[in-house]
Amino acid sequence: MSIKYAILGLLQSKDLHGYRIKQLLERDFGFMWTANYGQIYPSLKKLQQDEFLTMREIPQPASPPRKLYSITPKGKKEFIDWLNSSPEKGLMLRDPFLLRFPFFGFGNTTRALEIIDEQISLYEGFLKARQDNLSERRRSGSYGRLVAELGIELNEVMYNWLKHARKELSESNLLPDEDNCNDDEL
Amino acid sequence: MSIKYAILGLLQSKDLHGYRIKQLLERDFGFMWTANYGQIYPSLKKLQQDEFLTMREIPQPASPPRKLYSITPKGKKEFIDWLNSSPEKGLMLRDPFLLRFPFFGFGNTTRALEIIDEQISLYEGFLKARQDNLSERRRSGSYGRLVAELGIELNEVMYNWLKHARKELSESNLLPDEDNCNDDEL
DNA sequence: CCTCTCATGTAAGACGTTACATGATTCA
DNA sequence: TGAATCATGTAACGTCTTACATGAGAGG
Repeated sequence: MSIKYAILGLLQSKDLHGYRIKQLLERDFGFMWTANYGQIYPSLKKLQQDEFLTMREIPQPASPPRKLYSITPKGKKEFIDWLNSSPEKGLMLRDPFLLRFPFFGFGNTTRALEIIDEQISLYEGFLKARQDNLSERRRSGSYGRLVAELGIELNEVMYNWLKHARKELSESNLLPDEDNCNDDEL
Repeated sequence: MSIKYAILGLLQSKDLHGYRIKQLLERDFGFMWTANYGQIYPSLKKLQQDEFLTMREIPQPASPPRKLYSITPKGKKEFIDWLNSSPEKGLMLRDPFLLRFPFFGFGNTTRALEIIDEQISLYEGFLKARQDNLSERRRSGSYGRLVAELGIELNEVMYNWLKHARKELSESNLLPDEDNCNDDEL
């Protein structure tokens, strides 16, 4: 469970409701984490049951009442303990496109180029969104901002690599493989 | 399901058994995917039931017989259809450390520096392993190699960023936040 | 009129991880 | 003696995604 600590972390500085938590997670962790209501609402309920959070309802004119959650001392302790623990090994870059790319030699090059082009404009969009997001941040010396900067750098590397890969492919530097998977004998 | 297509892809060029599939997945997709037996063996069984694969047993002197899987024409079709389809939006960089970093302002700086140092040597190790892996690859014009190169570049960016983040922290350019999470009002 | 945003949630299923169980061989 | 490698798997548990359901108000 890690959404648990993301929630506790966000609640350190401010009381929040589920909908808002999702927005913040998307803004601040969006390039590494996706949050959906199917996780957030049950997590909040569970966190409340475990007495890490308390909840109060704020009536709203045109929507269901907001459920504002506050972190308890017990919750703060849980969070700080986690913060001081060693993170698990980690790093996992999951991009369905990258899973596919190594196999492009088995398919047709024209289609592969199309897919790469889709990907290039996707990442172009991501990059723009991230740069906008960064320029909106006020505090320059914050931890969150540093992570956002990393996100942009990683995005740029991906983008440049895509362009490079496209070039290699269109110049036929990549062999259509009927057996390109370098296997040392078993 | 994506392990499904990774398996079908590997079986394009060669018949393989589960254990070997895990090795190859780790070598070629390790930085984006982790495969474990709990997924691989059931997947192979299911793929066989769906007639995408056939299996034959090869007796082994000192271990259970290998179950060698071959892709069927039906499996090839399934794979090529997937290859030509558009990949889902994607990109997700999951690193438990990065989830934690934005919150370091709530904890203690000394401990944060320790954790960053652990992370630096982790990534140092990853980088070395990847470079070794790359230099062992024969074919230079292959798709897989390009992806491996991307992996190294991304690793380097992470590594340099960690060093930079460490420096910022140790020079106290990062404020200990009691309220650093930039929230526009809700 | 239709779609978007705000705001709550649930249920089913897909996917992934961890720990266990077996057992011979090789290497330190 | 102990650990690693080869080789198979299962069961339980956790996590995550997808689709659904509700309903008011704002803006094109």
